Amino acid sequence: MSPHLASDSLTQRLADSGLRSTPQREVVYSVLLRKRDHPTAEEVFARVKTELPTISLATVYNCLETLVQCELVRAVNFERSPTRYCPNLRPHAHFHDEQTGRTYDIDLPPAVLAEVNQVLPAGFDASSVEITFRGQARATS
Amino acid sequence: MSPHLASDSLTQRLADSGLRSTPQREVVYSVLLRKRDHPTAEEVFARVKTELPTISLATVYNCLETLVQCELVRAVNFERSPTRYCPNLRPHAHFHDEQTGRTYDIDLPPAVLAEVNQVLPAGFDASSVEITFRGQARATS
DNA sequence: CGATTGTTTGGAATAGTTCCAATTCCAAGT
DNA sequence: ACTTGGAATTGGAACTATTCCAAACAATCG
Ligand SMILES: [Mn+2]
Ligand SMILES: [Mn+2]
Ligand SMILES: [Zn+2]
Ligand SMILES: [Zn+2]
Repeated sequence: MSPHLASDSLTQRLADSGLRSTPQREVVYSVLLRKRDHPTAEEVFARVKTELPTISLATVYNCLETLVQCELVRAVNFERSPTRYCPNLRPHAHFHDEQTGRTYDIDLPPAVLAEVNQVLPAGFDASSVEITFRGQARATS
Repeated sequence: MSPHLASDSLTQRLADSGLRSTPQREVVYSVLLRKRDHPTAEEVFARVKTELPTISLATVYNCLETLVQCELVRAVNFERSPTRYCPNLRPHAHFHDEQTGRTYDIDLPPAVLAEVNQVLPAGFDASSVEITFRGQARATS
């Protein structure tokens, strides 16, 4: 029988880091993949509880941190509001709609990324860039 | 006699917002202008205390918020670490050195800013963009 | 002046997250 | 199968940055 891909790549990534695949980790990850709306830890907690009613918030935080460290999930911060979690691994920026609070992924073409890195003077060696827009989005998707 | 410019523009800006110029606000602002190393509220508090030994941390937070609202100062967030404050009003990105924790201003040419805004699909109306680099900086300044 | 409104202050409260010690789970090794 | 050592989970306490609050203080106005 062929299990679905996501859970396999999860098991693989965890193994690569010497970590175990657990029901908690699997459900936390699947919840992120299922609804890609950049939920907070509390929101993930609420969603996971429908499948694992006894999971604790501490475990959700643990799992999310693990997923971030395995580079399966990105932690996204807006100002000082609660951290949000994003399973989109392509290079992308975030657009935060100030009215609705919704967060949108904005694909970043390599050319733009290269251009942005050009602004760094000699001596600055960037390992990552983060681009965040704030404004108003007309409801499309 | 001609007072120095900074405190004047501060008084002006505050007045524009219907706010008063106070010793606390002036010293908080002057401390930010004097050492532009993106201090946290606690660091500002420590610096201001040498001039106003009885100022409270709550007041520092109040003053900083006021300055941000008057658009004389930018609040800078890096992940979930304490908010830092920056009196540089030109469009610029931030470079966070992961080793030293230091934050550098990186000037953003209008052309790059325009290019970055190009990535937004129709329907996304951005009021601001924030660009943050993380990496290692060779000590220059 | 007295009244009004804005500002500061210290301390309490809040929120998001992390820490901790106790339990539970699991994978080998016997 | 049974032990056992490490990994993972759990509930609750602790922590930290920030905000809230009510009282004191200060400036401005009539
Ligand atoms: Mn918002
Ligand atoms: Mn750092
Ligand atoms: Zn995203
Ligand atoms: Zn800056």
